Order: sequence, then C-alpha cells, then structure tokens
Amino acid sequence: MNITIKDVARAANVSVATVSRVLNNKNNVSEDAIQAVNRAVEELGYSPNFLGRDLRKSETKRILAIIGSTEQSFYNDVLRGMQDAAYAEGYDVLIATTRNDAEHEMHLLGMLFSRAVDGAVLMAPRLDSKTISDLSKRYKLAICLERLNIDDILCVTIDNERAGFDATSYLIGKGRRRIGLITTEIRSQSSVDRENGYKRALKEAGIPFDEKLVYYGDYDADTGTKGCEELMSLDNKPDAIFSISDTISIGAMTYAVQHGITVGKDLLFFGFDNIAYSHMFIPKLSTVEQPCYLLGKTVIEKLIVNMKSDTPDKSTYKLPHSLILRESTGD
Amino acid sequence: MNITIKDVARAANVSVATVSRVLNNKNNVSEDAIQAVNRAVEELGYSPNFLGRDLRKSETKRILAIIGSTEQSFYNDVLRGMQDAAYAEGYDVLIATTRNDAEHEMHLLGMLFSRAVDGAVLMAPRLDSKTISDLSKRYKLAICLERLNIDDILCVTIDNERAGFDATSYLIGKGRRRIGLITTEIRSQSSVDRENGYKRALKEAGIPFDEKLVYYGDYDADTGTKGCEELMSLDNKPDAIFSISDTISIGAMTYAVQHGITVGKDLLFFGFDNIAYSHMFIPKLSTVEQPCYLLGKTVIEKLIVNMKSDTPDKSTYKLPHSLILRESTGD
DNA sequence: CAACAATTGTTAATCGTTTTCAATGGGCAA
DNA sequence: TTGCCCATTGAAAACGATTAACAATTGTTG
Repeated sequence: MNITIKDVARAANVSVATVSRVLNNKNNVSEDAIQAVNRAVEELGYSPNFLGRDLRKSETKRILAIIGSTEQSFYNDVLRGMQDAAYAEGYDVLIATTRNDAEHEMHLLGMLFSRAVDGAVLMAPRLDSKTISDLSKRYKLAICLERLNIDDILCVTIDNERAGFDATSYLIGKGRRRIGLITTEIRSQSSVDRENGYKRALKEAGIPFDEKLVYYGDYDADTGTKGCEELMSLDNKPDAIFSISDTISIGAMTYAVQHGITVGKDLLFFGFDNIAYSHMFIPKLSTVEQPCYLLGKTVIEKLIVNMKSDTPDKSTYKLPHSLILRESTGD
Repeated sequence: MNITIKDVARAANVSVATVSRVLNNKNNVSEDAIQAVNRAVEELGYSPNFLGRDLRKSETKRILAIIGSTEQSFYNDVLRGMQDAAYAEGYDVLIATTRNDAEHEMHLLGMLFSRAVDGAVLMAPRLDSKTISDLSKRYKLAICLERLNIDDILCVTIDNERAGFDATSYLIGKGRRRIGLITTEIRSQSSVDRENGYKRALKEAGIPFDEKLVYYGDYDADTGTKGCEELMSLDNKPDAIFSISDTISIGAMTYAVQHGITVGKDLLFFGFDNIAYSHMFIPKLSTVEQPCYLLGKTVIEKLIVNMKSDTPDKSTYKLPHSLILRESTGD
C-alpha cells in the first residue's frame, strides 16, 4: 500500500541503492539515473520513510523543546531563536508541554531515551535537579531560561539573582523603602534567584527584610490581584511591588487602578519578562527583559555542538538582561 | 554503545523475543522471565528504541499539532484538549510552528508524509485549500479553528460567520449604527467568515455597508491602535468597533483610553477569543468565546477514529461559541 | 506410562532505509 | 589486442525492534 524506495527503484529501472544515492545527493550517480529516479519519485508521489532512514542512521535530526505550557508568551521568541539555530544545522524543533507535571515531563523525556529525538531542551523543569543532571550524563539534554542547583548540565539563562537585584535596586533608587514581592509558591530556581536578588538589594541598601511583604502564589494575573490586595491591606503598606512575572504585575496593577491608587506615584510596579501586554496595559509596566531570541538560539547552538562531541560542554551561560522603564515606575 | 534488546536478553538469560513479550505485556510469559527481564532492564537502564519499534509497527502513536506561533494564547486550551483526547488513546501530541509561512508549513507536513507522525492537525493553514484538501486524501490530516473553502476534509471549528453576525448584531442592538471593523489583511477563512457575518448583520438591520469603516492590518495590538486612530479620524466617526481578535481590540482600546474617549459609552468595543488579558484590561473587553478545550478534544477524537478507518469522516463540525459581555460594550 | 494438551522459548523474517563492497563496463595507453 | 583505471551500479548486510511459525518443555489424564 505504501510506496517505498523499492517501488521507485522498480519504476526507474535501477537498484534501491541508486535511488538512495540520488535522494541523498551523492555525487557518484549518472545524470541519466538522476533523471529516471526523479521522474519515478514524481510519478509515484514518493517520500522517504523517516523511520527507516532514522533507524539506519541512528539520528533523527529533531530536537524536542519541553515547556510547561504555551501560555507564557515570551516562549515564542525563545522558540524562534531555537528554530533558527536548529534549521541552520538541518534540525527541526518539536515542542511538547509538560503541563507542569513532573511525571509527564519524564514521559516526554522518554522520547529522548527512545531515540525519537536526538536531543531535548528543558525550559520549565519540574523534575528534581539530581534526576535531570543524571540524565544529562547519558543523553543530549540542556536547560534554558532556568537553572538547576546542580551545575553540571549545559544551561543557558540570564542571571536571575542579578536581575532581581537590579529591579529592586531601581525601586530603592526611586526612594522606596517598603518594597513588596509577589512570587510563586513553586520554588523554581529562577524564582528563588530573583527573590534572593530582591533580598540582597534590600540588604545592601540597609533596609530590613520584612516577610510580611512577600506574597506567594501562582504564575497568573489572579495571584497579582490577590497579592496586591493582601499587601495593600497591611498596616504598613508597601510603596512599590516587584513581581517575578509581568502577568502577575498586571494583575496587581489591575487591583491598584481599580482601587484608586495612582500607579507610578503612590505605588510603583516592576515586572519581569517584557511580555507584549506590559506596554499595552495602561499604565505601561516597567519590567526586566530577557534576551529571549538569543537565549533560544544559543542553547540550540551549544546543544548541537554537544551532540557531535563526546566531551560535552556542561557550562552555564548567563546572557545579559535589561531593565525597561515605563510609567509604572514613574518614568 | 547503545543498549539494545539483545543486551537485555543476554543479561536476563532469555531470548530477545521473550524480552519483547515482557515489554509488550503479552500473556504467554512465565513470572520468572518477567522478573528477570525487568531486573535486566532496570540494571542496564534500557529503553526500547522507538525507531525500530515504529518501523516494524508502521505507526508512531504521535500526532503533530501545527500552529502559526505560540503567541496566540488561546492555543493553550486547544492543545490541552488535544492532549487529553490523545493520551486517552495512547497518543502523544507534538507541536510545531509554521511561523505563518506556507513553505515551512509544507516542510512540517513532511513529517506526516515521511511517517514520523501518524497524523496532523492544521490550526493556521497558509497553504492553499486545494493543496491541503488533496493531501488529506492520502494522509490523516484535519483542520481545527479554521476552515477551508473546500469542504472535503475533517474540520472542527466554530461558525465564524455566525459569530461575526452575533457580535455585530449585539452592537446594533445597543443602538449603534456606525460600526467599524478591524480585521486582517491575510484572508484566513475565519477572518473572511467573521467579516461576512459583520456585513450580514448590517444588512439585516438595514444599515448600509461603508468600506471606509473597515481597517485591514495584522494580528497584533499595534494594528488595533492604528486602526482605531484611522477610524476615529474619519469625518463620520464610528460609534462601535468590532475586531476579529482581542489583541487587536486591546490595541484599539488603548488608543481610545489615551485619547479621552469613554469606552463603553462614546465608543463600544467587541473582540474575539476571550484571551486572559481581555478581562484584565481596564475597561474589560466584551468578546466572542470559542470552546477551545472542546475544539481540541473533538478534533483529535475524530482524527483518531479516521486513523483506524479507511472511509474517513470528512465532515465539518461547528461547535457553539458564546458572547462574553463586559464593560467595553457598556455591560 | 503413554499420549496429548498446555505452556513457554527460539529462530528467522520483516519494516524501509543507508552503506559497504564487489562487479560491470567503457575509455585509454601500451 | 590486452590490461588498467575510473565511474557507475547492484547485491546484501546492517540499524533495532516485533511477531509468526515452530520447537521444546512441562503438566495432565486415561
């Protein structure tokens, strides 16, 4: 029923080896053979079965990008970078979502163990660091946008601690002393790093850390709204709020706007990620921007190098972030 | 170097066939053999090579979801529905992005031709209808969230014409007579359908269609901003604007808010998709909601049925949409 | 205890490619 | 004419799994 290389060979009156050679642009084939094969391919509507090819070659030229969900809009640029780098080397990028479930993440990594893809990039790991780091010894695996607390895996990210420090310091520089933090209950390394940066900024400015000013929630806008409500109901209210994501910040600002708080004056906001809506929301949100495209491009470039090498690069690359200043910090 | 079923067989002191039987849960294997094999698998860290398995079985149990980009946030729910339906039948869903390029879309469909996946769902087709419809004769292919103008392919969507009609009619019901439309230059069938619904609503209300009130742009917020600016600079300004996406609407509302136009009173807005930000933006946006999860779930269920059948279902299923009424229409 | 049935194990073919190695034939120099 | 080299070509062996067909072992029963 399926058309195979054999059918093409028969139709073109050559051997399967010749067909294969034509299809793979080998140089030792006569012009006649090329013509005949191409005509047969055309006529039969043949396309080579990758399962056969990949099995024989023991490579698929496919890389799996594993994300939590497609909801986080900045993944888009990261993925663009990944694709550009991959295509340049003849690879395809496939995406799969873990739905933030460790078990499912392991299931997806099964594609790597089973050779259905040549390599994988984890962008929102839920599995514990030990597991991931062990797997990276046997398989071509990298981390992007995140970091493990074990540093023996290829990793491309930003310096989240520094970014948290920078954002918080900026608020301090604006004369703020009561700075709230809205972060996630899930202790992803990036959240922890950002929180540590926040604490260091306070410390270096001589401001005592007040745990009442930290609200733990989810990644969504609702968390921002609730967090802002809770922080603003304190006796000693914050005069600025740093959130570990723009989505959270926007939820928080929504609360502020609806309760007559003048954003950018009474209360400053600093977000993270520079998502599209952060400059569409009124007032516009100040935020930390990650070099998304470059992060994606870099991790794939490094991963592909690792694929060809048997002394893999296990470094952590921290690319520079930047602060985008807008109305929410009075700029 | 790689551990194969042979290594496991050797380690467990049984034949490869026995290992395969254990791995595939066949019933005619002794308990002893099962134990031995499992122990060997564990010890060696073996996982079966899918390329070998898939080649032999001529199926991969993988379905490719092809989207334009991950930017459109409502894909998230569609994909969740797809995954749930797929997992229930033992399939995995992989995602790939065309970056809205027809050539690249064809490249991705190559995974279907080459048997790297068993089926595919197109969610933002850029290839022409004839091509897609022809391909669906030979391969397991479906359309979701969109529609071809040729109706001989499995298709799961909403009634976009009706949705455009409903949204526009609602604005008319609010006493509006000068209703602007911001839509996309790219003539995707859904955009065309929504525009046709808009026109029919005007017609049925006896309002003459004015082409000056239609602005063509991209899918982004910027288009909304520019569109709103252009429409509001007409001598005969609109009193309501319907956009074919929330992102566009939000961009348009941004312009209105910043120019002192009272949204929900001076100017009504109706969007499409009910993205998360549509109820975070102030004022909140009225919009058309698609049953995203159900659309995704349904298309996969139908596609899997088609995979097992040689008389494939080529129907178009239109699932019900709903109107979400918020502040932007004065609700 | 023989005969047969039920259970378990083995061999070898198969999926569709790529690739090694050997064979073929033509052209050219001696 | 003969021999040699080169460019093409083809036959067959991989790649790693599944599985049908068959073989061997064990258990059961008259």
